[in-house]
Amino acid sequence: MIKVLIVDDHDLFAEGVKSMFKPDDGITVTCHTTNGNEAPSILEAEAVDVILMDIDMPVLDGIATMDLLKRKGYDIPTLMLTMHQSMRRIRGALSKGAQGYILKDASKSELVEAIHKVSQRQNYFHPKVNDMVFDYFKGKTAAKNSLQELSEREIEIIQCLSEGKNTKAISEALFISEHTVKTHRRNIMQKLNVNTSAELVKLAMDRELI
Amino acid sequence: MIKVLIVDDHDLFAEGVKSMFKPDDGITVTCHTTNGNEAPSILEAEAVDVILMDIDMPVLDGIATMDLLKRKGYDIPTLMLTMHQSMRRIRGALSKGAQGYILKDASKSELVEAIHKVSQRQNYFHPKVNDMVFDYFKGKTAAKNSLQELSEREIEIIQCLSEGKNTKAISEALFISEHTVKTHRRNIMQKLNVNTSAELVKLAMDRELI
DNA sequence: GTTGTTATACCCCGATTGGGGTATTGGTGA
DNA sequence: TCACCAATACCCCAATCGGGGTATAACAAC
Repeated sequence: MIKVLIVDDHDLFAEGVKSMFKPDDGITVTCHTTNGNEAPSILEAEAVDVILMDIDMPVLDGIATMDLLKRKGYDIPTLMLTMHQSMRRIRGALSKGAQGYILKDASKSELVEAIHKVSQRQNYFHPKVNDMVFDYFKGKTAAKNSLQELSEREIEIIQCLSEGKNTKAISEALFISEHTVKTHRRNIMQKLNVNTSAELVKLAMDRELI
Repeated sequence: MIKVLIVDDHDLFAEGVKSMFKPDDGITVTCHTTNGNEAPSILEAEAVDVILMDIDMPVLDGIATMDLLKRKGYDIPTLMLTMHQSMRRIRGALSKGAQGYILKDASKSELVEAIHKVSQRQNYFHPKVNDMVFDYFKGKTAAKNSLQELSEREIEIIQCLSEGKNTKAISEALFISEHTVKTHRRNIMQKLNVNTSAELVKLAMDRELI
């Protein structure tokens, strides 16, 4: 029986998934928490084979939680769970050592398969995610020309823009000159092929960058 | 036993909730669909006491689905389910006759209570939602000064802005003069207390306006 | 060791925005 | 009926933005 810890801020979802597994599935949810910060103390107390981790959480998100667990020395196969298909998030999750990636609109059988694979330290990607990764390596696809290629600095710029800051305010917030801000903004808009800051913010939010 | 139809595009969530209910709860999920369009044909075949309806769905959203069912002559108590707390959505749901409103981060016991109440045609609001509605009637609160007071036209303007259109492009898209577009944009920014179009788009997306 | 990327910084300039004011129309509701 | 509001439209104008070009230092990658 594979023992699973669920980390998901949506209580209903966690409880639902918990009661979804039948003995036949070979999976049992032994514990769940709505807050990534609590994960370490749970792992201290409980034996866990697989972590089912939601990416989209308010306080500490899934990727940051993985990071935290790694730093604390835990090495438990982790299946990332998300509503959105974001190449950036996928990359983030994989770079932290996630074993798999599944979407919330997957079916129960897909989830069961995923947990089994991950528990054996095999990778699992949901078919839709698979397609994206495939496309990504194929070159300039919709996934490619999105966002994964933005630098951290550039994302900071977008965040400032979304907060209503103008060039001057951004330069003061980031301690750089207005010229630099302009250059960054221009580079970003070129990369993402947008024409206004407003459109830029929408695109970034769609892709969950901010 | 209260027979429930779940309409939710997230298969896992629906399956989870389905298996969550124990005989003691007095609730049974008899059917579920991931697409609002299929709801009418299900209701033809199945006796349903309560509909648990996700608001955020891709093709036909929860509110549009309620509308569809109403036009087809169905009058089944409906509990709206959502991840976000949006005053606008709450108003939309209520105006279509929803009996209740619950968030996905509610607990199982809250959901059970909600379904029971709704099945008896009593209203149920999740405590967080309750607070918002209360605040709303109290006057100028955070909920108040958000968005529900934007006109449809103003929302169209925001949508155009988020697509990267400038004043001229918007005026052409909506068949109005550039002056009018400017006036609208200014009014919106005043209402929402933002300074740039970029910030405006972020705010609108946060509140699920676009 | 050369190429590529990132962050930094500066120049010019025309188009657009954002902020201020005002006004007419048509519809909704009191 | 009268008041209110949404949608429409116009005026002025300073500040900002978006688009173009160029460059250098630091660091990674190949």
